[in-house]
Amino acid sequence: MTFPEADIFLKSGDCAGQTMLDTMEAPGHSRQLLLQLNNQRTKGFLCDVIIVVQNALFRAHKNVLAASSAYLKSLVVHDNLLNLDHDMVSPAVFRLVLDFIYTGRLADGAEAAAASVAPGAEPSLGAVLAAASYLQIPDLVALCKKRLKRHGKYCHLRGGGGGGGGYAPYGRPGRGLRAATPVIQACYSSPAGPPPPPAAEPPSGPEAAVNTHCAELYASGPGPAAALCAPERRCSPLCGLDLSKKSPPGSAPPERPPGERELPPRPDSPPSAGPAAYKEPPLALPPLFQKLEEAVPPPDPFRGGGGSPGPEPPGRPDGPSLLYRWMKHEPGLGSYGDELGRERGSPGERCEERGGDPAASPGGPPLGLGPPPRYPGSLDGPGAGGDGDDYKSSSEETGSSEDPSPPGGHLEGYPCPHLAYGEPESFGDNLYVCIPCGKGFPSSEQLNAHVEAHVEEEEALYGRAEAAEVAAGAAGLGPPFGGGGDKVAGAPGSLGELLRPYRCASCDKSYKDPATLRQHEKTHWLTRPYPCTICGKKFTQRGTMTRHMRSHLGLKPFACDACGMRFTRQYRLTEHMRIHSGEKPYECQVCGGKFAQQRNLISHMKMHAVGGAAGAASALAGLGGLPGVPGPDGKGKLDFPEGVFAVARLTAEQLSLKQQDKAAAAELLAQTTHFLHDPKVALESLYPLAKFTAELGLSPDKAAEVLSQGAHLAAGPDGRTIDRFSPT
DNA sequence: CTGGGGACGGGGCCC
DNA sequence: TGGGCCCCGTCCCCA
Repeated sequence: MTFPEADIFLKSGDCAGQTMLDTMEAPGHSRQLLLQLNNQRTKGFLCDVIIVVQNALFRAHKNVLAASSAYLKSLVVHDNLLNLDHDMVSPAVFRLVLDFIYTGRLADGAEAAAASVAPGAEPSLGAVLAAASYLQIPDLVALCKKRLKRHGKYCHLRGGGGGGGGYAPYGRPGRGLRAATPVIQACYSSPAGPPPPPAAEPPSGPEAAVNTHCAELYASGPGPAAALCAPERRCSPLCGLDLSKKSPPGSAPPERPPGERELPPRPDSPPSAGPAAYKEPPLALPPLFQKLEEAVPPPDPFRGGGGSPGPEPPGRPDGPSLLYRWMKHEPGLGSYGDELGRERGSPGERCEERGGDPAASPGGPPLGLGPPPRYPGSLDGPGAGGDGDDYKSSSEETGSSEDPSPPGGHLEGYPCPHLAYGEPESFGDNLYVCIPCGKGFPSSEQLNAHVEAHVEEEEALYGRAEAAEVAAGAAGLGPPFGGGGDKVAGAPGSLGELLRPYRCASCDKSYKDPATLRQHEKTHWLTRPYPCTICGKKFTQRGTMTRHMRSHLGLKPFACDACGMRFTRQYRLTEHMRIHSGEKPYECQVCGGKFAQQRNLISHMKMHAVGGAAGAASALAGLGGLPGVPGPDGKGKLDFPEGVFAVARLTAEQLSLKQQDKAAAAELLAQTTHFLHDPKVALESLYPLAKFTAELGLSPDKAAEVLSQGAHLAAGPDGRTIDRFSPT
């Protein structure tokens, strides 16, 4: 094989100083170099790019890829993680391609070998040729054509299946090809492929330990690789992982046409058949993965051992399943969604999704003691069988999930939103019912419009601020006065309850939907369910963990067009772009200073608050206290009550958070009310002030004090309004 | 040396 | 599940 750019180098000798170069050229140098590179690749040494092909991951060197393929070159420039269109190249084919890139050889028995590498993919020379064309590797294209021509017509030889559907067809490690491809995950590449031979038993012992890099990399023990994979798809824990979020221009693989998807799972797939079984010798792990291997992931209660041929110790999940759960499926690889869907489809998951947390399994930890050791109905359960064939359609799922008593039951002490709100009375066709007034509507839109009317009504009655607070949920702020019986958001039948009916049993925060509530409830767990498999740090949300993983992998998919700087999050990029645009939307209400980033404004406001309550109060006093009056430095225009409140809030928050002086914080808030001369302004400000006072954890007395001190200022014509804000 | 601002990374949390 | 926002902390630069 010749590399295009290497050619340039080698041929340069023809141009000038050829004699010199000829005499200096070490024979076999390029071959030695390739051998070294390939050796490094097999060990993951200095590999700086991961190529995702359907459900397999390959590690490689950017330079080598770039030197071999114009297409790959365009990709590796931008990303460390490449997603290849598996319609164009299957994992098995890419393995051959990668081997070719690194060795210049196309395995002699490639056809036969590949045919059984991945049942279903059955790569032929034609497939390799297509992939080579797609990847723009002219040498491989030529080689394939040559070989096809020699054979006259390609006739793939189905391999013997070599033990467990493994990679046996590669047979003897011919010329370094055998162990050449350091695929991180090996699994059957296509659900459409024939299932592994019936006799295929999950490998155990040494075989299992070496059968996949995946297992080597992520399994903490010699567990069957099948356990790592979703049924049928034999999915990898990393398969389809898309941490890149975004492909560079021109690098995005062609997306599937809408509606197109991979073939459905084979119903006859043996539940626990065929582990992903590349029979490659164990390879040295790169440091990162050695670390992965060493790290024993903490128990993941959400682990589903799909396809696991045998029971696994509860609470001792393998790494792969952890990874599997945090992987993201790229839209372009749409079929991966099936896996997620299947995962969701597990009864246990459905239970969990519905708020019936599996933690409630008998003997499970009570509230606050963390999630359960495992799904009661997880994929490795008897019924699930592991092949996912019990995956229900959404409707079926809905139907099954209506079961108010999922296997896991509900956490004691946890409200079950499903039970509480999921079974309304019969309202005929008007299934969308307004709780406060009992009116039924045929559509959610109409109900929403109706609710809007309620909001406006509340606005008219109680003032915009309060209504807005209620409408916005004022989530989790709980009772403003700590009374416990005056919960704005949750009073039975109140608008607050209507809008945010799902309340946390631990902290009284309320949410619009049960999923958010469940998400929130995890923040109360002592055990965080999503551990980072690299550093072990645990997270309450999977998304946070995946984001965290991106930082480990150095994946920064969001690039600034102006300066090229890259970010891990879109929001960061948006924030960053303000530097280029000069936009500074965040203005200090005290001094008028403007900031491009809100966090810097906050930091700045804390600077204003230095000195504690007294300092802030004096600062407030020095502002004149009148709306629209320029600040002391004349720079900014004070916007009351927002300005006052902002400073007071920040100061109080600072005090409270530092636990320095909650009383001082309350005092400051109380003082703030003196600036609210306008009854209307006071009206709009008192409640949030008092609420915030309570939010800070201050005593109800202090909150009441805030109100009382401001109430006389806000003695507007609507006495009822003041009553509304008074503690009861 | 110190304080303040600019910029950024990371985590928590809600939608 | 991802996006968005908030917050904390840190680093760097500059006056």
